[in-house]
Formats: sequence, C-alpha cells, structure tokens
Amino acid sequence: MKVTYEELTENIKSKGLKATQQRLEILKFVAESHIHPDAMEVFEKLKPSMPSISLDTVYRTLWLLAKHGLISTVGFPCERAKFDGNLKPHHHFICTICGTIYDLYDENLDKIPVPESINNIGEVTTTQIEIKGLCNKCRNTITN
Amino acid sequence: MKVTYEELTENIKSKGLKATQQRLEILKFVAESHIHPDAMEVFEKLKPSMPSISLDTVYRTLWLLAKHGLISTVGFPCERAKFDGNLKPHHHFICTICGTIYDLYDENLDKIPVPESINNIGEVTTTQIEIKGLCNKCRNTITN
DNA sequence: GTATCTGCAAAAATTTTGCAGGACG
DNA sequence: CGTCCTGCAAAATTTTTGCAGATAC
Repeated sequence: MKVTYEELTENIKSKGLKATQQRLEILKFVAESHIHPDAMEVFEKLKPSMPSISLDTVYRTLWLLAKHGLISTVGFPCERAKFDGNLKPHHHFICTICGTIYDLYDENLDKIPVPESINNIGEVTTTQIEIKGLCNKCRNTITN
Repeated sequence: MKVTYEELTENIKSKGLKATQQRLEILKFVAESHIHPDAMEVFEKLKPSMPSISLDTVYRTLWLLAKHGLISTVGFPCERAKFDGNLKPHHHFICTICGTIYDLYDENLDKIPVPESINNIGEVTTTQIEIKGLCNKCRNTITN
C-alpha cells in the first residue's frame, strides 16, 4: 500500500515527534511492506538510498513508532523465546506493560473456524488466540 | 500440574531421545509451571538442585523438546522482533519451518467474542488469531 | 561399547547505551 | 536557537557452536 510523505509527516507530528528523514523512510518502508520486517531488514533496505543511516537508529525508531501506535509488533513485544509446557488447548492474554502471559481456557475460542483461504497458504497445525492488553496489576499501578 | 518421572521418561524416549537427568528436570519444570519461562528462568530454577547444569544445555534442550512437540513456544518460534505497519484488522499465519508470516483477512475472525473471564485478568486492546502451520512452499520442499 | 549428550569456553548474533555533533521546528 | 534526534563506538545481552569427556541404553 502506497503512502505519501505528507501523510507520514502528519502521522509522526501528530504524536509530538519530529518528522526526520530517517523516521519518514523507516515508517514508509514498514507501512508499505507486507514482509513484517525486523530491524536488520529495514536497515538493509534503507542503506542504499541513505548510506549514513545506522542500525541503532532503526531500532530506536521502530520501537518509538510502535510505542506510539504508528506500527505494531508481530506477536509479543520485546520477547525472548518463551516456552510453554501446557499441551491442552488454551489461549493467551499478554500484558503489554509487564509482559506477563496469562492462560485462557475457553471452548468457544478453541472452535474458531479457520477460513478456507488458508488452503492457499499452507496446512494448519495449531490455532491460538493471542490477546494483548493491560493486566489489572499494571492498570492499578498506572492509576496510582 | 504434577507429572511423574515415569511419564516424563516415557515421553522423552517415545521421541527416540535419551532420558537424561537434565532433560527430565527441564521438561518437568516447564510442564508443571504456568509462567511460560524463558531459558534463563529455567536455568536459574534448576541451578540450586543441579549445580552443574549449564545454560547452553537448557537452550539446546528446550528447542529440542519444542521440535519434538513435548513443549511449545509462546508466539512465534525463533523470532527477532518483527514489525508490522499494517494497521487494518488482520490475522497471521506463520510457517513453523521458514518463519514467513502471511497476512490473513477474515471478517469472522475479526469478530471473535472475547470471553467474559478476561475481565478478571485485564483490559483488552487487541485480539489476533495466530495460526501456525506449514506453508505450501515448505511442504513442497519436504516432499521432494 | 557406541552413539548421544553435557559442560566448558569462546564466539556469534542481537540489542542497548553514552555522548558529541547535527537537524527540525 | 533550543530541544530533540542521529551516528558512532562500545558495551551489554542473548544465543549458538566446537570439542573433549561423560552418560544413557
């Protein structure tokens, strides 16, 4: 999806951030791409047209944009690999502040119908609902 | 949930793996815990009762157990932080072999009813379906 | 006994941070 | 022009790897 620099500039400024060249290019690439890039991929894509850009700016900018909701992260934010020994069907609620993962059992969620279009992509092994939000513990901390 | 060493031993051997002390303890901890631990947390938990265990064994063992389906990973396996500039409601299919993430649009999935029990945990901001499986590209590679 | 597995140490890969100079508004 | 932002370099963190000795079966 093509986006204009005017839109991008406005989006960035609406969050009270400065619309620098680097931010515009990083946001443009992520917004227009469908590859769910990581920091290194963004860096390598921009490097040719912006030789002076540095990887740490890409990291800082991506997290900044994510924090302000201009982009999002796939899966859970800021995670190291986490493991789960619970093999029964269940779903997850994760708090975007503290990162705690809560298990969720619900028969209706277990029965989510997978859309037919999935056959064009591949073969399903598991389906899980991942709900992001703010846990009560963190909500209380903030209101204090 | 308590599990016996007999069960654990059997599970590990059923995959053609050797049931070593380290593997039994690692699997026992992950299977019985509800904290979705990362490698470091497993390591620190086992260290007192198993002073000689090393962190790299924990890493190797966790991925090995995950590969054989005795445990699973939360979210997507093996990931660096990935970013998504697509702000329209959508869901994800990820190939567990190549890691490619495909976007999935489906109105029915957008309307998943969040269970009431969520109120005991926290406040929802987003709900996404994350489907894991084997993409057609990788399926073809394997059959070759 | 033999193949598999572990611990050690070191390396690789990934991400974060402090600071001086530069750019935006 | 002042504040916020970037690039550089270095550090911190997280994860992987090679190898010799140990262990399961």
